[in-house]
Amino acid sequence: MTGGERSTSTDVARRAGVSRATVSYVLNGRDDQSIPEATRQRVLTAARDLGYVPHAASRALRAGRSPLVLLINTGVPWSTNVTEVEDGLTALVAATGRSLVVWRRRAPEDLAATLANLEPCVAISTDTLSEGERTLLAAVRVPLLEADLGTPSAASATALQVGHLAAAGHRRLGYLTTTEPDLLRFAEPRTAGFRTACADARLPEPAMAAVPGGTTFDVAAVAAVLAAWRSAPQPVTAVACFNDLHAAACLAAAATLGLTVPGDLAVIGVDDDIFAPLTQPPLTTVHLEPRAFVDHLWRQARHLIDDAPAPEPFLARSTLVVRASA
Amino acid sequence: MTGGERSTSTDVARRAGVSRATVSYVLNGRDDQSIPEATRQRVLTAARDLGYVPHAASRALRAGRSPLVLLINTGVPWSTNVTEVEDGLTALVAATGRSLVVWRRRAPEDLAATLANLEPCVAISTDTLSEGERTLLAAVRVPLLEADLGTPSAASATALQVGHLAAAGHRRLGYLTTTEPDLLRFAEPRTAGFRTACADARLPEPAMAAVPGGTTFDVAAVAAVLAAWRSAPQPVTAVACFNDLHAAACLAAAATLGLTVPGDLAVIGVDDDIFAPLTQPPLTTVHLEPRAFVDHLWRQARHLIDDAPAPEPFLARSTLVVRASA
DNA sequence: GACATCTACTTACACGTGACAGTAGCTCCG
DNA sequence: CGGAGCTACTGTCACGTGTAAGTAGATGTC
Repeated sequence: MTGGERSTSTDVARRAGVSRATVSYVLNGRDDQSIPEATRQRVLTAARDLGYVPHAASRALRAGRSPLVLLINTGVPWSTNVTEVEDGLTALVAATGRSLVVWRRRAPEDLAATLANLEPCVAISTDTLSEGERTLLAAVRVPLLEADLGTPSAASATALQVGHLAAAGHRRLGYLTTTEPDLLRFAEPRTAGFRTACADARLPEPAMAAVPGGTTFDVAAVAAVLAAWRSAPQPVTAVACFNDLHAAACLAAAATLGLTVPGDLAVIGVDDDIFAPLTQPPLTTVHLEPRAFVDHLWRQARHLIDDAPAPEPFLARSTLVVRASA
Repeated sequence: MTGGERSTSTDVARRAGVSRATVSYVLNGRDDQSIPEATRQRVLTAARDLGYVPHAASRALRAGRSPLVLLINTGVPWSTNVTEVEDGLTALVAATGRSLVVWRRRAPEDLAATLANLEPCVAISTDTLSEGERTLLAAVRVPLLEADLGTPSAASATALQVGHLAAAGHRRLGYLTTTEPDLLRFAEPRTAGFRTACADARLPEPAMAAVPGGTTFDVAAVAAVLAAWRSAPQPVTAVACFNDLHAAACLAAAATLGLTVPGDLAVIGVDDDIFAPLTQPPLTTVHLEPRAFVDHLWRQARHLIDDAPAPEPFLARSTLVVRASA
């Protein structure tokens, strides 16, 4: 087991004194073959002694499809939610005997090379793929699941933001979102959801602003937005933000303007990111529940792989985390 | 190309009117075979027309080893550095025609199932693996690279912290680290490095404290530590932290004690995390340069795969990012 | 005793690829 | 005009697996 080449099912067969087919039947637990317990044990111990692990490539070739699920990620530095999604999906995929692997997509043209190296049974993308990538996946007959992480949670999250601010008596709200192109698929549904929630709550038209902010923030730009909102005829008294990073920038900007939070200005985020309890004041935010979403995602994927029934449409639930900033 | 099964090299051969061997020679660009340009083009266009992509499993089976590099990650929610490491490694691996895939390891016993699904040419783990996992990898002849992300950068990062604080006139320093078991392999070399740096700078023995803090922080506990340090005979005037999250907790704790930063207490972190510019005051920290480290990591991996020369020992460089907290 | 049925296997094939070894047909040299 | 050497290919094998089809021997039935 230590030296030389890795052992194959032929080695196991030789050691157990049976044919390779018998080994295969035992190891795959086929119950339509009659195999006496003594033989079964001989095969099992031989396999254990040799440290036998079936060859992944051979199995995939024989089976005609691989047991790998490819999760295509962009390199956008996300919140802790990504980790939760990946963890949850890893567990669900593993429960079906498959394995989830994450691939970081740097450019659209990288997919071809990766597909020649690794052919998954399904690809799940959290990003929108290019037309070329879609035809490529179609050519190798890999079903694609384009997962919209944003929309399902947008309505629930923004409703909680507006509900909390309105309950505290705020009437004139501001919404601070991002201009970052990579984040637009999250930002747009939230912006729309926020508008709807304000209308539903019979609030006046909210003030809207977008600032650059994916990895770095221009606090001065945020401060300029806040200053304008404060000097308006009907001053904004509460700001809802696209995510916790924007909310943190908002807190920093408020501090430079000498505004107290939440006294002069209430601030609320989305994500319940890891640093949210550590801001000053601690950030009131919305915690997205990825668990249910991941569940739905995997059900969609199984619909594509196994002809499992298509899941019902899905609406995420979120929970409000009240700290001190709003 | 649209309907039915995916196309194989046999389909390409038939369409181009040559044998499968010729197709293979053309597509793999073998220059020891003499193939006239006309034939070459016929094969190439046939392949393009059919959207031919070689079957990954077959290639791996034939080649005897797979073109996949497995990066084994724990689920610890890390800093943006992880993203940078993954991105950099993805690019380097892709440049050799291989693909990097990331696998989230939830429990040590999960590796067996994954190895039966996917057999990489090398496994890179950012975590310490169990004995069982090591023997498993040995059994399938997959070389393992246990990457220590912590030690190479520890000396450089802590030296920068101490150097900056000492240059500002601080003599009595505190070090705030974590008790989180998953982070200990990063924390321990930094703690040691900090002690050494203090001694090298001829500073008095620093005050050391560890608080729980991986995903959640107990700001009150940090405040208790700070209060004790401040009321000591020789009060601590500057705190270096294990990472930026601990530094943020430190800022929050200082605020609850009514301490001004950096006036009463200077605070410095490590990581240059995404929220670091947004704390109040903006956080002075150490930016780790993962680029060089990733380079070294991949060189080590190639030494294991291709018998490339072993790289020289490596010491990370870091840079100080001076903002306002120290 | 002929025949069917059952157990406990084994033999043989296919998956798609890469590459070694062969070979038909042509050219060129002496 | 024989054969050496070249070009432009092709036939065939092996990688390790899962499984359908086959089969030797034992047992049971009439």
